[in-house]
Amino acid sequence: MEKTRSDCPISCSLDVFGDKWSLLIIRDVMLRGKVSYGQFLESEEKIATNILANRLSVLEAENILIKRVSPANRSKFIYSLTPKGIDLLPIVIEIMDWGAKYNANCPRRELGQKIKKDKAAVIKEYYQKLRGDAEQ
Amino acid sequence: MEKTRSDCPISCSLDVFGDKWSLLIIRDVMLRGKVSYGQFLESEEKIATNILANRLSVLEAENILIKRVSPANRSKFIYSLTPKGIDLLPIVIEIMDWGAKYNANCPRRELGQKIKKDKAAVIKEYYQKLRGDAEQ
DNA sequence: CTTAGTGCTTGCAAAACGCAAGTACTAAGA
DNA sequence: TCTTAGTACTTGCGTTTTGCAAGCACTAAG
Repeated sequence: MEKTRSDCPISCSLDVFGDKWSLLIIRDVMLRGKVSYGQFLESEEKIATNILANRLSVLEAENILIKRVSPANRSKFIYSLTPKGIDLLPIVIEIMDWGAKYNANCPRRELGQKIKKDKAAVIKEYYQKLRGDAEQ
Repeated sequence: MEKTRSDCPISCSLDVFGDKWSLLIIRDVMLRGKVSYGQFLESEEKIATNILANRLSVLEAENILIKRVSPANRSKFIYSLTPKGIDLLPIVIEIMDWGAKYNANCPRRELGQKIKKDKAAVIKEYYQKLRGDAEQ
């Protein structure tokens, strides 16, 4: 078990995903349908391979992601969100909304516009979608 | 200006507060009424003085915090949230709720219970309070 | 039995962090 | 005026984390 800095829930959360990369991996799984190591590497932020491997193992150990062998290709792994991981959805959406609001160079695309218009509806929609996927 | 990794609003947000300390300082100002360097140092997570000084300067440069000389004591500085900083409230509340839900060692105290019961009401209440303070 | 795809691990230099100590400015008391 | 206390940092230095390039291991297909 790893050490926590305090019993504050914010501090404990940041002990898990308080870095520049973990939530980007979550974003890729949650909003972009990415599922494999190779797909995460393709993202425009260009995460290093050792950092990616480390973060995936931490997120798996924290029961935020599950790693399974791909049914289609036995040399491939598939990562998916657990219920605990799915519950990060409101955090991801709020961070996205704040970032779009205060960065002129972050244009709101389709999802960003929907969030601005009706955040609760977006969260509800993605919850249903992600929980549906999780039943597989 | 500092370099951003991409034009994704989540990535841009994490470029600003994606570390283990920044949001704890925001928490202290936002939820605990802390306003000074010395008060931030007292928090149970024990931030190092150089890290605190660095994060305060970053948050000030990002227009999330404002630093002013204390009217009561000219050798003391007072930090307060800007409107941009106040808009981090939903993120902080969502992180707090997630952390409390999934950490057995993070008991929900008064605020945590209120969030569980009616998150929207808590956010509304703190928005009013923080915006009221900001008018001073 | 070689080649491609996929998912890592390793080595090493650079950056960030964490701790202890020191500095600078203001204020108040003797 | 000299000292002491309070507040807010800054500096030095050893440790940890990150970032980049390269290499390795396993599976599948030709």
